[in-house]
Amino acid sequence: MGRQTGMTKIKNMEEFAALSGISRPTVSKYFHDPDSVRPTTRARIEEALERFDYRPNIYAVNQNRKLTKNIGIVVPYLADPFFAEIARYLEQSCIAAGYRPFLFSSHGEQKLENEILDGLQSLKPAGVLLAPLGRISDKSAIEKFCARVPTVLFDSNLDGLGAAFIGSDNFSFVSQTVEYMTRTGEPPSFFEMRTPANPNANKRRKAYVDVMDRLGFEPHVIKIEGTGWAFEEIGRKGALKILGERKLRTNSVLCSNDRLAIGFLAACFEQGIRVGRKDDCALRVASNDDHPFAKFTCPSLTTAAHDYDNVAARSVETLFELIENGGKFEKRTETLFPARLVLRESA
Amino acid sequence: MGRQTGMTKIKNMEEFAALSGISRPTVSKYFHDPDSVRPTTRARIEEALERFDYRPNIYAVNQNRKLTKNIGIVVPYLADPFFAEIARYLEQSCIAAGYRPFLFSSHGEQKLENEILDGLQSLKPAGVLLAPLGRISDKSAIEKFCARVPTVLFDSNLDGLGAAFIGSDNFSFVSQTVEYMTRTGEPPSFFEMRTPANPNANKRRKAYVDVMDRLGFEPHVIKIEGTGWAFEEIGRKGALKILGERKLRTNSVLCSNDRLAIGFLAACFEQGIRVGRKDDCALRVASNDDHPFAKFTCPSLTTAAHDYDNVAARSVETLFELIENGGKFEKRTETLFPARLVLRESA
DNA sequence: AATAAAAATTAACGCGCGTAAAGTTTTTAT
DNA sequence: ATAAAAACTTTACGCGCGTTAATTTTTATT
Repeated sequence: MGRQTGMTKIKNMEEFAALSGISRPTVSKYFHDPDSVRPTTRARIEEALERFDYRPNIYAVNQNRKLTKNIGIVVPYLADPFFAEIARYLEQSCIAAGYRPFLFSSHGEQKLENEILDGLQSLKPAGVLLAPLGRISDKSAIEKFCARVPTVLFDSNLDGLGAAFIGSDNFSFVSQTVEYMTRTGEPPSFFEMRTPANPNANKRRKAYVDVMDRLGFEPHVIKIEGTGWAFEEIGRKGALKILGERKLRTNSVLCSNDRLAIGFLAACFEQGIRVGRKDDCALRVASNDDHPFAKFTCPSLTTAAHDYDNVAARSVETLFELIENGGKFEKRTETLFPARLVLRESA
Repeated sequence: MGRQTGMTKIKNMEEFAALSGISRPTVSKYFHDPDSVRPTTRARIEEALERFDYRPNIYAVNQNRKLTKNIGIVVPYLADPFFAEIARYLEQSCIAAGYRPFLFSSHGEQKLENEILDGLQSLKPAGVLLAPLGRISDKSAIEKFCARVPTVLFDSNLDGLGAAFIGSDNFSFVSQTVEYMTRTGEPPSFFEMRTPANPNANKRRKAYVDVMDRLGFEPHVIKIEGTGWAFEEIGRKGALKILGERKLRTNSVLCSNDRLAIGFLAACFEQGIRVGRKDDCALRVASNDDHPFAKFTCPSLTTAAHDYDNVAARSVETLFELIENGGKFEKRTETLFPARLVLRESA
């Protein structure tokens, strides 16, 4: 006979307390913070825990605690591996800090984003990490939500919303890629969607124009049609169009983001246009984000990488500070992390 | 003055009932099933609902209901867009049926899978949709979990575990791709990981050998090294190795799954090997899954597509049946959906 | 209008746990 | 050894809602 785990089914804390020989209030205290009880009693409780496999009913717990240990994580589009990666990090950090993360994806739809925030309220989370959809977000809905729940925005900034924002410094992305391409060849054209879903896209375009001006080159922005979150296909179609019309003024293209670039490279391949920094190539393509698949495009994609780890780490840190601070900061802060240029074959 | 939403803050159902002029038990009944009360009272409640924006405390509700309206969705690896897509469908179906889905990713780690199942128990979900890690899953942990929570397995089958399994028919995948490649050129070699994480991989290899035998060709299985879930990189490294050693016996390769194929194509591109069905190509590569990015590889990937929609739809249907049936089926069923061949440029 | 059936009301208990107050025991410090 | 502090036990109430039983009101039927 090994251990008795699961053999005896314990109904509630009362029963477990009796079996462990400790009073219920003390057991309750233990579950709230194991270090708040005497080491000897802690040992006795944990011994009983080994034998009887009991865990407090979280519904009863959360009903009575003023603050739950729940944390909501909301991302705009989980089918994008970029967000899946960030979400993984955020989840782990929350768990490590003793919280219980709940992950949601808006799947690119405003209606869903609103519904998620609505549902999140009844979860009474201690805090929420929100990467909003961006342009199509319902600002007033998010504002109302933030007024009720301590919220830290990440990835996409929305003016004044949330207690803080953590993201990447779009200027750093674009300046590095533009400078690199200029230094090693022709200055790039900028390839983007006409109506980008994400505010980062606008900042990147502005940064591109700025940097080109500063370097004394004329900016050339190529805006392609398409809406939604199927960026690869939008990029591919857009690239086929401009390649067909020979609208490119230079042999260098900087894509607003990697998913567009993936489509762009697919289009080039279809058209038999060689992309890369070698002499026999007709075009150089760089991009921004360092998407998990950027290493496997053909050719592999030169891109400016997000500081994933720092953005994620700082986001949870900030949220925990916010929670400890009672859900309010004196003033809203914005933290931006610079990019890291990743040189591969495409430029 | 528009509506008063949010102006008055209601503490509990007692208070809301008073304000709406209906007794609390009736209001409670309404929230359990709006059709269970008289249309006139329903109207009065919903009228009050518009004015006061009250919603029952889910913790108090779940504590007292024998069955919650929660549903757990667990996938092995959310950074794989394939699972993100399925998860989206599953989530939507659950919501449409009045349930509240909670999404979790095991991120390729057994420890995490176990922790998720552990945490899920205290959520007391009405049911769980589980796509297990596969080979590295802790079978006994999953078995224990299934004994306590109504669970439907999908994507990866584990012998006898869960009340039912819904997945794809691996034989259908491989037979279609092999037959197509054979019909239009040389019979393919089979490219896979030596120790695949997923049981589907084993079934695909067996199917390959079967089909080749049946067609009168000698099977040729190429097993590459590598562990974990970074399939693209594993595929790339493996491809570089066999291409370097010229181990290919034919000009046709069938990859076990699309993520390996993405790596394979990247390796071919690096080596300057032209892939495709055209005359000037040295190699044809096909695969299985129809990964969301398969359309954007260079060249685009010929592959056998999962019947996403049916697998997802049947999974939730089955889970709802299971829940209505009290959490037990007389016998475990396995439902397999056939693949659909998607012809693109790579083969 | 009388009567049966359906629906709502009132009253009350229970769920499992947080938490506070008052008293008791154990530990630590002097 | 003794006092003070810390930790524990007992007792008791409250959280917001599900649920049941007995009663009253409303609706449908004849």
